[in-house]
Amino acid sequence: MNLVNNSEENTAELKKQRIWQVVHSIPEGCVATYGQVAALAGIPAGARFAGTSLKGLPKDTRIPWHRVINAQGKLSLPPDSPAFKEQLRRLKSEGVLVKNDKISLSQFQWQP
DNA sequence: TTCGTGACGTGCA
DNA sequence: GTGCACGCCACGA
Repeated sequence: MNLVNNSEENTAELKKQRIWQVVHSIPEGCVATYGQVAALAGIPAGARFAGTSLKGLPKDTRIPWHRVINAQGKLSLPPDSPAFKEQLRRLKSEGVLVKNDKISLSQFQWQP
């Protein structure tokens, strides 16, 4: 199990770092979906993992996690959580239009 | 080792 | 336009 385990650990950590790297490259004023971030990180069906990885970020991180939303154009955080309000505030301050708790992906989605 | 869970996506009624 | 069911991946108990 040693050889495989060692390899898998590196892969899992690598995926996580790739996700953070992709999120870090999202330009100001744009947003990306979890699925999009996961796909760019090399995980075609890893949308859920993208969210899990962002959850593990330290709160003082420089990675713009607030630019990541779900495919419906909505925020996937509980509306009463501080992170939700923070994400909404940062998006608005960057010029992203949030209408009815919804973001127009056709207008603001990042296209690499 | 196995099972349940989670900041999701897609297809279909 | 909306809600439901199933699939994918990694992690913790």
